[in-house]
Amino acid sequence: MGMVTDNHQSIWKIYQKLYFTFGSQHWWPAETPLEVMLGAILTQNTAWKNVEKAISALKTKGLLNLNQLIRVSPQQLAQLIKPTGYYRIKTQRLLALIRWLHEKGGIEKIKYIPTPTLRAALLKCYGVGPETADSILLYALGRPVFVIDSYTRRILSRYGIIQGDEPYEILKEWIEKSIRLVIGDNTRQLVSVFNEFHALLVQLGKKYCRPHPQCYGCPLAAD
DNA sequence: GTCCAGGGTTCGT
DNA sequence: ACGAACCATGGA
Repeated sequence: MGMVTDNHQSIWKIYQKLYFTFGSQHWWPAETPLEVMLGAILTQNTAWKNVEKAISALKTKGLLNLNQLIRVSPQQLAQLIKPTGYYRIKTQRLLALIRWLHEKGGIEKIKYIPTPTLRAALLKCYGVGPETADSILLYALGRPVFVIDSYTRRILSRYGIIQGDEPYEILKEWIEKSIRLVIGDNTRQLVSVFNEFHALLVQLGKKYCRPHPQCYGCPLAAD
């Protein structure tokens, strides 16, 4: 009903077309899971180019590890992440996530927490909403969850696959189910496809699916 | 100058 | 449950 199509196959067709058009996106561009987690906060409503500046500044200061981050001053942190905008509130969000991770005993410990439990725990962290939580679960921790963002809504609604205003969880589970119906329940394959698909939608969105669109040359337009 | 970027929280209704 | 205001820098 809410979805325009009862055919989950259309999601897979879009994924395939994007993958064969743009190729592998090699997400997330980070060296460690911790770096992904910090980046997930820093990129909220922010161009990735600005996040790179902040990550680079943190790296230069030797702060890209939990032992240093747990004792960094909010003032220094705010100074270093300034290029990402919202730097005061993002400082609080980073500190909340850092403290949570430290209390849990670090990345090596949370590896063993089941995905639903972990997702609920992440969502309780100040500044971590559904998209940030799912980005962390997928790109930092390799869990088979799909990330919904504004590009996903814009692109899929513009092509009539969805209405666009569905609640986050509804869209997430519908797309996860669509992919599972095609490729099955193998976790490694699901993670691989969810990883590429979200990155490809962002790539397409940046190039061809702007808020006020012209969409010239969009590879999905030929259908 | 205006609009947007790899969102989330808070506070009205 | 939904909408609007708010956060703030940098590039097009």
